[in-house]
Amino acid sequence: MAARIPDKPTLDGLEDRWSQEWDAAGTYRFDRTKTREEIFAIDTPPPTVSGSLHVGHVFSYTHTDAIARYQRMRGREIFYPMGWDDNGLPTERRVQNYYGVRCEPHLPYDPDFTPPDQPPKQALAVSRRNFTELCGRLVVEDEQKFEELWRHLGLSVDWSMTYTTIGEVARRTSQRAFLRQLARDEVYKAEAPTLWDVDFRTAVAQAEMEDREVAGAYHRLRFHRSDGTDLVVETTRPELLAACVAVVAHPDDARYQPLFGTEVTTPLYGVSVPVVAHRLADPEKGSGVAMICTFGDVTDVTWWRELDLPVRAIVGADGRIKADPPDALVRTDGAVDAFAEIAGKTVKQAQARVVEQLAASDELDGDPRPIMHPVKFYEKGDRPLEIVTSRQWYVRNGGRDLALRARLIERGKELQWHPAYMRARYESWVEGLTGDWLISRQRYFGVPFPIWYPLDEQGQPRYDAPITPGDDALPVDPSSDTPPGYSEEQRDRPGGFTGDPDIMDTWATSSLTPQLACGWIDDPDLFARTFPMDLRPQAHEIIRTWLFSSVVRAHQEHDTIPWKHATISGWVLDPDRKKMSKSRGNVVTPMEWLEKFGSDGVRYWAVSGRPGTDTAFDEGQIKIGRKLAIKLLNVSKFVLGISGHLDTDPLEVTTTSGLDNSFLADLLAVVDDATTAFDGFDYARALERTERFFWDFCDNYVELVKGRAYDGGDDVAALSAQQTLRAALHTLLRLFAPFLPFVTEEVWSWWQEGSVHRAPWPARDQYRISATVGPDRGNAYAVAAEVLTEIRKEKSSQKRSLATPVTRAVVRDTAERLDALRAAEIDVRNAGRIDQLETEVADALGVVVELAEPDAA
RNA sequence: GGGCGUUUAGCUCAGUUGGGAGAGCGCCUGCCUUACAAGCAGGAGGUCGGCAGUUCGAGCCUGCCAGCGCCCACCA
Repeated sequence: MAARIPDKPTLDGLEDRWSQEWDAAGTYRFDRTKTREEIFAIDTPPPTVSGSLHVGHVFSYTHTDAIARYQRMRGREIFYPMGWDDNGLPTERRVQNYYGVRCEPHLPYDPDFTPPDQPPKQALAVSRRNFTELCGRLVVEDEQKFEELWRHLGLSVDWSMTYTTIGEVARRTSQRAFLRQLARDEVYKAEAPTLWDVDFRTAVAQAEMEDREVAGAYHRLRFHRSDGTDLVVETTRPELLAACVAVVAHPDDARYQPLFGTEVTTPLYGVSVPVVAHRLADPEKGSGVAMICTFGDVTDVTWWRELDLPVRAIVGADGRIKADPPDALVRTDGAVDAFAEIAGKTVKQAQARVVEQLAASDELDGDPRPIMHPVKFYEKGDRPLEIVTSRQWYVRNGGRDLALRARLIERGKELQWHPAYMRARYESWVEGLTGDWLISRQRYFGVPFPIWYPLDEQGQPRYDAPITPGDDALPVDPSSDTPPGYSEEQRDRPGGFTGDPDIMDTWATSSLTPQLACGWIDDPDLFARTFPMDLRPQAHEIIRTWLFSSVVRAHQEHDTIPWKHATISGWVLDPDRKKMSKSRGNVVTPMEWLEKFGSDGVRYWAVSGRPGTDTAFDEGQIKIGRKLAIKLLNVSKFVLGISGHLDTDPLEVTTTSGLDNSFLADLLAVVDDATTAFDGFDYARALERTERFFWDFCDNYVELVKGRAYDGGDDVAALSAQQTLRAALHTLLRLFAPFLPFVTEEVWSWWQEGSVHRAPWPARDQYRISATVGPDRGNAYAVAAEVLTEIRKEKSSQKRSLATPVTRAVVRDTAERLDALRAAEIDVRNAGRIDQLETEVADALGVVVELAEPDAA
């Protein structure tokens, strides 16, 4: 076909135009008739729909898209659905702020409720169902905005295949998977001390916990021995003194060995507590003796459990000191009055009061000593976690089972990690697990546990005899649905039933994204064609959550790993190399950049970041990407201007020039390099190779053959250059297509049928190159380019135009290289404007140039 | 405390069988040249974090040390 080349090629408007064309043509539509071997299935991270996408999303999703486009061009059918993570706490928080409401689960549903236009100052209390309806409404709006951005960025997703993590299918999938785990005894409900966020009033999992350095202080408390002397204990949490159940020292600590087995009394309250020995007590720390409270930190839980100590809890689920003192205080004179002064206070207020009390009773040894120390926080929380005893659901994940833990580490080895060293993070996490996976949350917008409990005659739930729904009843909401064999009138009545009030944590659903995306429960045919999947792309910070939990679920449900490969992306750092985040206030809105520099430019920046590496946000790199895209337009216009009239196969080339031969050999070497890099998921390397070759092509090959390609006097020589240019363009467009989908598609449309994104990836066997010249002249192209550079250098140093004619040039070089140069002589003379070209054999390259005199005018 | 990564030009980074120290940006000097002035050509600029070792030869391999970043850890 004849090429149709715009007079003034431009990047403007390519995003809208081509995303519409691709949609209309179904370019990225998934063909589900393909077999498992033909399909490449990607388990894309469902972005959290709780506001806006940031530049970090653009970064990592572009990496995956480049891989998807490469695999598609290699002939794989790409299964690449997009999910929306609209489940859970981030959505709840957003709904609370957006509409000015809060959830009160005991309120009845109001079918006529409409949120106020402006969020009221005082949050409006609404029922759980009204609340979750608002959540559902808001996420739909957000999801549309997200899709718009992704399309603008050029993600080659099949937009008819989206899923959500709170939708009907997700709830049914989560509940079914949970019930199957229950039947296999992989989940259980237990009452235990639990990490607890006092603001969200929910339990949290080990994986959602993080350490933060905060200010604290060591307080030296005087406990009292029976002989009247003091035992000084250092603590950062004096407010928990009333919860103290023992003091502990290391068994080998000679200072305290005489005390083991004796009792001491606590300051303020005078409660007797035993002195016990445990290996975790550190003789180096403080006075070498610690107080054990129920519960100040996770070490307290270990001591409490292993030393079989009583519970004396004083912190409630709201983070305040409970109103009633523990029994041990009630039995001790004066203790109740001392406790009454902190009852109802927050732990911070209580600490201040307890310190005053201790000072007044002269039981505080010296002033508190300020320190900075790590304290555990919920990653989304603002106040330190407390430890509260509660009844929760747990998934067995190897935290308490060494055989399972070893098996899951083996699963990690079955998975191919890119980069490979990221597996170490998985292993160190699994090896450091301290308990099973806590999946229940005392929240509202999430998948409910599909469980009811019978109530005994006293109205107490029988947790040992849960009632489960049949598969065909799913999804259920036990707070409004009635269990089989009961009537709704029996809800919360003695002898009746009660629904499990909790919802599943968002990771309990997200850990099933392969099952959700591949149609595990509704579409066995699709599931067989897509699962286990090929690729899980994700960020390194959620290896311990998303990746690990997905491996656990696939291991339990399917006895396999969920994917063959995992690509782990780094973070986007701001130019000061801090992680970009909203709290730092340095987030760039992606749409601004996409519109300012074009999607291809932004994509170029993203795929310049090597796999797994944190990359600084860099406007300069985006501009370079934009320049590259513009260069592609211009050089394509030029190449097709010369060769667009040809009607032969672009990959069929008959060369009459050693220069063309050696250039094509270089081109195919780049194809090999890019292919190898992409097969190893190293998109950045594939791009770097292609880009370097492309600029060399523009600067040297095009300049060298320009004259010959235009010269109609020698048809065969001109044709050789024209065909070579055309083959190079055809190849380069395909090599760049995964990175710069818009500009490559634009140029492709000037002269090719169909989409470049469905064209086959370049490979040697596609080319038919026949040479009519004699023996291969090896590096003719490289030598010619070097000589041309010398000529340019001379003109530049004499401050003359590159168009200045060279009256005489003498090239000195080795005989071998001069031989290669002869194969390209005509091109070097054209490009350098050389009248007379002579050669002399020498040890290395050297060029003597005589320039024409400047015009007298 | 354990582990992983990283350190190459002013900046961002390539450098994969051990032999030439490179690219882009920035800076300087020039140039309208049969696509591209949003362009093109040329130039300056680096004891490749430090020390030791292996080798004919080390940016690359080995050991130790240091800075930076991250992951993990029972941090009273």
